[in-house]
Amino acid sequence: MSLPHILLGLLAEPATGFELKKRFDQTLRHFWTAELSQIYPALHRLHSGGLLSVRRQTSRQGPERRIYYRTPKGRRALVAWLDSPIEPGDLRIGYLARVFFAGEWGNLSRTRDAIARLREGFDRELGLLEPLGPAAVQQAGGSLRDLPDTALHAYFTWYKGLLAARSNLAWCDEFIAEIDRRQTIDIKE
Amino acid sequence: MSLPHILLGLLAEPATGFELKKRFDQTLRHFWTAELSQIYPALHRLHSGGLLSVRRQTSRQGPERRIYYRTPKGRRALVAWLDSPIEPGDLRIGYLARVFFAGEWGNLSRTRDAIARLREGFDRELGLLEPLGPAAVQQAGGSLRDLPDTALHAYFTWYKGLLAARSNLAWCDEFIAEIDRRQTIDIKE
DNA sequence: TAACCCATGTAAAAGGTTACATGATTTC
DNA sequence: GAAATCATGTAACCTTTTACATGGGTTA
Repeated sequence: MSLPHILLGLLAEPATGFELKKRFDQTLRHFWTAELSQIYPALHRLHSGGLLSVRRQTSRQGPERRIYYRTPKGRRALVAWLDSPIEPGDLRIGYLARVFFAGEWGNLSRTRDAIARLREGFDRELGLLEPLGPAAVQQAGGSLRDLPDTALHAYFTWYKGLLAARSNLAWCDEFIAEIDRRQTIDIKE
Repeated sequence: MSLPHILLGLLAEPATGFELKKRFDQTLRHFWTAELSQIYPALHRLHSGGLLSVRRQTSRQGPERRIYYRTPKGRRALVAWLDSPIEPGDLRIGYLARVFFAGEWGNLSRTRDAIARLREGFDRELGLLEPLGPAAVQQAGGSLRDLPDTALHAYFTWYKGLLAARSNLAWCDEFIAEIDRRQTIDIKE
């Protein structure tokens, strides 16, 4: 049950559901996503449980905005979540499931194309992620040491994504190199 | 909709639901998991769709075993899945969500403990994963080049997990080192 | 004799995606 | 005038987890 807690975390700064969605897409995308259709009901539940309060505001554009504020009870729930034991947890990585069975193609050049395509995706992800960390560090003073302790957590979360993205690309490159080596040998023989 | 396709993939070798569960836990655990309560109904659906056939076998132990075989139609469905475009896909990484908000603790030593605990988990995962790749290579002849093309896919899937596990550990170490650096400075000042 | 492995399932609940519904304002 | 952005939500569906139900055989 992470989504409600993530919302409580994000609401250190009050926000509307719509704004929270943007924070998912911009900042958390490399480790969590959520749709508006999931966020709105979750906010309602947190509100009716007393973990959030709301202030309504008319907006120039579309319906009334609902700005959510974390209550003291909400903050306590967040900290209780942080206090519970942390574990690596299970992953579901769809592309690896497919690579695992790609031998069924019976043809390495098919695999090569798939990995090359995957690499493009990883490269796009790296492109989106890469500037975020340095931007935060620059704002703090230019060096990792200048980051306040609170921001250090966001920084290392970002850095995890960066290491993953680099590792993804390196893996694609090694895989493609091995396929090319095999295919070159095939042609020679 | 990956689970049914993964089952079709695993059923290159006929198996019971119970055996398939073991394959998830032993071989696929670093990129996919499934519970028996999900596997059994999925097998029923694949069977009634004609993608699998069944042979019943009495077992010494407990109820009748149901051995599932992939039909030609099942194999076609698997290949169609492989043919569809591959993408990185979204991840949900619960521990990163928590690290992201761990600044709320207001205390780096709490974070240090959490990361140290996480590191233990990553280390256990590495321990489980590490021997699998070399075992497969050894069986094939001792070198990556000896692996048949089909086994290469499983090998690189394993290798992806290995890179991830190593990267996880390196990240924990860097994070802990930075916390220690900050805490040493705090004491000095 | 207790714990564990074999072996099958169903049911309820939780978590998440996709589609639908509405409609104003701003930017190209 | 079309597309994007702001802004809220509901409904149906799919996926996954947790709990329940059953029961024989093997190992310490």
